[in-house]
Amino acid sequence: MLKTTTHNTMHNNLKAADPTTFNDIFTQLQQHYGHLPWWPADTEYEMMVGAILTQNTNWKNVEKALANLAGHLTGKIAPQQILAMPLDTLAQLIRSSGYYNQKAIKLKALTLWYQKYDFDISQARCIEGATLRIELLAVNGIGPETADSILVYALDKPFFIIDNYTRRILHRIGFELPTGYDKLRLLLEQNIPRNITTYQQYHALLVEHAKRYCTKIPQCQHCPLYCCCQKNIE
DNA sequence: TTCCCGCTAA
DNA sequence: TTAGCTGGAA
Repeated sequence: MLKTTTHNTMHNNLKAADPTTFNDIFTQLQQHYGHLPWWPADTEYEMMVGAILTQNTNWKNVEKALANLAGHLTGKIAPQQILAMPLDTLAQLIRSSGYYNQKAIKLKALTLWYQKYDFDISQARCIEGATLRIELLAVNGIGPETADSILVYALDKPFFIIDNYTRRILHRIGFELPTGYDKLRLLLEQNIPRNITTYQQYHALLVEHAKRYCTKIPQCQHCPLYCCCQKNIE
């Protein structure tokens, strides 16, 4: 006879994080979506620019902004040109990404940080991940999610990216999630093998899944995680 | 009207 | 803890 502990009842049968479950989720998503070509960008610098532009913004609008920038700069988006450009001009070019005045300032700040490494990604990659993370967080306009995105997709440093999608999916599946960005990040990093390829792909899968099935109003019918999910919907 | 791969300032 | 930042698509 199974006994339900009062502890379980009080916490609505929430799951504890464990490596096997996270591995299962990864496998299921991987089988469904296959390998995803993330992050979409021609250069590491463009990746970082995209990370700023997509803050609380639909990626489609970011693509337009990136295309505008590339057009104005006749080709590839170079950090030197971003620094040289007047703030207003930059702001107008990225208008479609929203918060354009703020983001223009943020792009300048990001680029000034990058200049420290001569705009050379291989130089930046020589620095330890934890150090780079502190540096990025000190840049105006770069918070934890943007920092970790840059670390994972441009600098090849393994930090688990936490975004709304990650929280939404894991919450619905039924995990007890700590409040606070770093608490959840550390929890996942302790339960998922810390290698860069896995972290790149895992985050990509979560985002894709949140857009296809685990949307604001979830489409559970043909969800690849249907069986292991408690459908813990508000 | 709501929702987008958030962050800062206060 | 939350107002403010902002355009574009659904």
